[in-house]
Amino acid sequence: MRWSSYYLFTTREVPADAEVVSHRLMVRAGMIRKEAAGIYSYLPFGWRSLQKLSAIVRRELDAAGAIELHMPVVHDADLWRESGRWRAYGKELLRVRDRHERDFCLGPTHEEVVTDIVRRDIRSYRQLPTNLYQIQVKFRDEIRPRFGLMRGREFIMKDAYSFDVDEAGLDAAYDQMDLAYQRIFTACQLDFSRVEADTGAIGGSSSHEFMVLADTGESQVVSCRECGYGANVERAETQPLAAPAAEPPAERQQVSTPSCTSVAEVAELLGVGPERVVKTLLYETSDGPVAVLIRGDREINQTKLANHLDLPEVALAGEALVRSVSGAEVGFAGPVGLPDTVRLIADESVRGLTNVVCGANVTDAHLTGVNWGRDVDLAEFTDLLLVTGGDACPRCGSELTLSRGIEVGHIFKLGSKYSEPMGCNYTDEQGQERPMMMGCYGLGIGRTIAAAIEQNHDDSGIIWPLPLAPFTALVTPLTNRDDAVVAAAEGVYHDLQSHGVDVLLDDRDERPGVKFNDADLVGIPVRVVIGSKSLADGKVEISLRRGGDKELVPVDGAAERVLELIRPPGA
RNA sequence: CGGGGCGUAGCUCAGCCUGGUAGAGCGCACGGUUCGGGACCGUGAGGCCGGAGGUUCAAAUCCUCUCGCCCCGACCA
Repeated sequence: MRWSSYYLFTTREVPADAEVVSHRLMVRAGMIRKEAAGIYSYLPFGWRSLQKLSAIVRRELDAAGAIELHMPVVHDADLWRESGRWRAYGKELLRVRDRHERDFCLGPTHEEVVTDIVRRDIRSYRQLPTNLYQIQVKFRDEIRPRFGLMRGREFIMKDAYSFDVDEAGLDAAYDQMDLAYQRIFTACQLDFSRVEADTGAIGGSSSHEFMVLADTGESQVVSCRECGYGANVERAETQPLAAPAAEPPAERQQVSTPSCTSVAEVAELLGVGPERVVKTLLYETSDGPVAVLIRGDREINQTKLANHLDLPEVALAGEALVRSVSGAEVGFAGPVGLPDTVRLIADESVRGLTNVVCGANVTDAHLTGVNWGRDVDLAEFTDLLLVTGGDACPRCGSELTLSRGIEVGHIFKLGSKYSEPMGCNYTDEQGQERPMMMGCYGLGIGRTIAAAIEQNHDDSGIIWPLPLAPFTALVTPLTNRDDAVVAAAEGVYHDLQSHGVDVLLDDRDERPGVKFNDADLVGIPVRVVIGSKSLADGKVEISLRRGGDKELVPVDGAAERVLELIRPPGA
């Protein structure tokens, strides 16, 4: 491709609305253009990168036995009514009407459609298992799209759906997809982590997320260097916390703690460690108020709480509710003397504590010397702890590290969640009709590209991992006025093309500085620079975008050297 | 949905408080000088000041309403 006739326009100015580096660089490098909030055009240069990733995804999924198809963007509402999600999905589902006033929606995911397809075609266990996938546009009317391709409303996703006769089959399909995902992200040369994920409302027995590690990631994960355990913090567990030494029960006393609404303030005023203070947090749920106890130095994991209560979500109670339930201002609630209507749940971290400090349900007062059993009956203990860096690995006890990640893939075991209500059944060997066991497997194509840039850039621009680079090599003649330079550049360009290399020739009539800066910005991995000076010695300059030194090679050997540099290791 | 901010040239922004001739830099076009890390000089094109209503002799500027966009919290690939 010749840059002078290609559609690639870089900008020096940083777009005002781009916050994160991948977004800024993608806009500056002419990869994407925003059309509306969370909706982008993929410009030719960016589209090439998505195509490179799509090809890798197809290769690995095909190898894993999945079969590509393509489903519609617009879905008949009746299908969604069948699964129950027409009501349940909420505002994220963009609903539209056609000219006959018939309801449709833009597909945010395709369980309904794929289940409808499969239930019509597959009747017998002999036709199973199967695994269908597509790479396609999704639409989710996100509350807050942001960060360019990282969280769009319209985005490109690979989604796969497996259908099996039983749990064992599902397990096998799941493991295969798991492996395929690991191969995909490895092939992309991304630093990723596979972690246990919360299954939440979807339920099911297992779920894993694939995280590209980056500081700008919106998800937090903990991982263990020793044994390889990794989990989204929503899901993460740890070993029981070391409890402070038990003491003989002391007398319960109410003490004055004016304006001390935080654990730190109370602990300091009373001269005790925060692990001897117990926080009481009040939540407002559709089933009424819930009080949750947790050790003062730790935080509650709201996802675990919601799962425990079997609710889609929970929210901290507002000030008014806190006052009416506890009888005190926010900051002084405690378990002693709460109304019976409040469900009291304790995190495991408070189980062995003695002589604790907690709110007195009186403004500006706390209780000391509180003991379970004598002062309060705690019947409901469960794990609600938000795990953090430094906690002990639940498997091996080593220290966990906390890091941020971008969720680029998520795999689920769905079981019969969709097959049952939608009647996606098959006949087994005994002639019995049974629901198929399903799994679903998502991979964000655009988001993975954004994540790759988050992980691979410097102050000057993108540093593409070779497999995702829009072009593999860039040939840059430094001037168009020296015939020898132009001829040499054309020669290298054609050599590389004839070897099937994706090569871009910067034949624009620009000054060298402009070409160098653009080259850094667009980040093509291998660069061949041809200038009058080195060419006088019959040499051209080859360098890698990723920090490599320049090397001078004879013009004739330039293409060969480039081929060496891009050859995958071991090939 | 709550909280904060912004809509002026293709892009990044000034002007608005205190109403009176539409501005800069970059980019673009033309001419000249330059040519190994975003050159310089000159000339020029380019605007319904997001939209609607109002106040006023006069509105980018003041008021009301709207639409869009961005950032911070609950969702997800």
